[in-house]
Amino acid sequence: MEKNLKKYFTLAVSIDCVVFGFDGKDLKVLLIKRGEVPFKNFWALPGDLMKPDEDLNVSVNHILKDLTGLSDLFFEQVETFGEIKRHPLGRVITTGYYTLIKIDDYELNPSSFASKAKWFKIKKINELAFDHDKILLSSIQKLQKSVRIRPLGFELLPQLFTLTELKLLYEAILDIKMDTRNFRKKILQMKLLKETGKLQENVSHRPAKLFQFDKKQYEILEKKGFNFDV
Amino acid sequence: MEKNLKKYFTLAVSIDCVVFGFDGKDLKVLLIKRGEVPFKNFWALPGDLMKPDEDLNVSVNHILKDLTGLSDLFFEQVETFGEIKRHPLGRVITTGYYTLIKIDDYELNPSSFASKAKWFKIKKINELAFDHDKILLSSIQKLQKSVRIRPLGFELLPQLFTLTELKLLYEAILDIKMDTRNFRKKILQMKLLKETGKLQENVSHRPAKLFQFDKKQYEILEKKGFNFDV
DNA sequence: TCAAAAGTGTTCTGCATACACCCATGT
DNA sequence: ACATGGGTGTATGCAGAACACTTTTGA
Repeated sequence: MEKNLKKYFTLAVSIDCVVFGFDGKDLKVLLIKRGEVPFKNFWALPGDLMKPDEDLNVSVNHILKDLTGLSDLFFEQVETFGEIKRHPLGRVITTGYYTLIKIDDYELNPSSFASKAKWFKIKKINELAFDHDKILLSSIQKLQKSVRIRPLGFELLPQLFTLTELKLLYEAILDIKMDTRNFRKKILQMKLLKETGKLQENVSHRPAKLFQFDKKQYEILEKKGFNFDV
Repeated sequence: MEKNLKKYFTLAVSIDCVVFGFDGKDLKVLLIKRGEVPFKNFWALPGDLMKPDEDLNVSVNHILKDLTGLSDLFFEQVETFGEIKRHPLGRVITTGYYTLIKIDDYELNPSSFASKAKWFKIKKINELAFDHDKILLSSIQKLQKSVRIRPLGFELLPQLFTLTELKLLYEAILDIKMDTRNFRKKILQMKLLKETGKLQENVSHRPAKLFQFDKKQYEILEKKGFNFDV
């Protein structure tokens, strides 16, 4: 490499992950308590420096797996943050990603890191390490946009779910209230849900029908120019 | 810095700009012919390595000004590309930005670089240097989304414009045909345009009324939760 | 008088919204 | 029997989509 180029090759790139989950009531994000300086004992998004020999969009999988055990997830790139002083140890540019997981799957398989990781309601998060508050905010905004265009929400629900659960999820993501009848009407006429014939059990009220997302049907509709608009 | 961290601080970050313009008929992008290897004599997006002591979002202004003389522009960050081999000279992560300019202003003030820079119709671009085709595609898609949410299009038109010009612009950006009467109706009822009382001159047909964008009115409507949907 | 683009209204359809009561189950 | 959430239909208004002719100007 030419000598006058060398001064440019002195940066590090990191990746920060916003892992969204839904517990049936609130939209949550997985945070990790930092054990090291800087920002020791602060809660932070799971993230790390990217290895220089890894592809950016691939590295995000490795980093999240190392930190949390979660693997094989779909990530959406959100935004890249490059303020000069955002990292105390040097010049680090960071790219934020978000992913959506079924929170129950995660709770059933806690990995060794679990003591340091915790789900937080998004409404109750503040004062994260570094500029992670900004990354989180940007991720929420992007999720809110995306969820109106593609049926992403189902990634956050168990395989079988009720229409009420689905409505609560959209209300939590979009931070709005929806009308029950209008919501049910709109969702059902999209023909994206399959009735399973099963019912809720062990509830002290009329049990709700359990539905599942019909992915094949979605792919058919998508090809026809279908637009998912909740 | 600890020694085991040093191996991470070996990357460079670059910035690539998609400068959109509109000539009254086609959506165009400003490209520069590379004089140096790699990709010598290829057309490329204006871009350069970021200086390690500059903020990412600030650096984009400096880089575009150095290359084209264009300054004081608004940039929207698009996406960051980090494939391992995307740059032949080393590990370079690049962040793409787009901006919108009034093409006439630019043509009236060519800077010294002009011989190497040229506007290309977006439909006719292919085989750019590096992964710039991907950056361009991603930028177009982001522009198409944004232009339906905020009244960005006016950045591409002269101060005074006709409704036909505005319609042609949206048709070019969105790559669709629109109905004249419905378009005029919808735009005018938004109350975002001011009639200037002036008319087109030197046209061999009925001259059209000239309008201008009413920015103050937009800010008032925006606060009320107005959504610009063309 | 011709060519070329500007400008104008109505109808239809579908979707968003608002709104209140009965149903099925467990305790 | 009561408490709890599940489940249902209708009426209204608004906005998008389709569609054809007259007007104004310069050449």
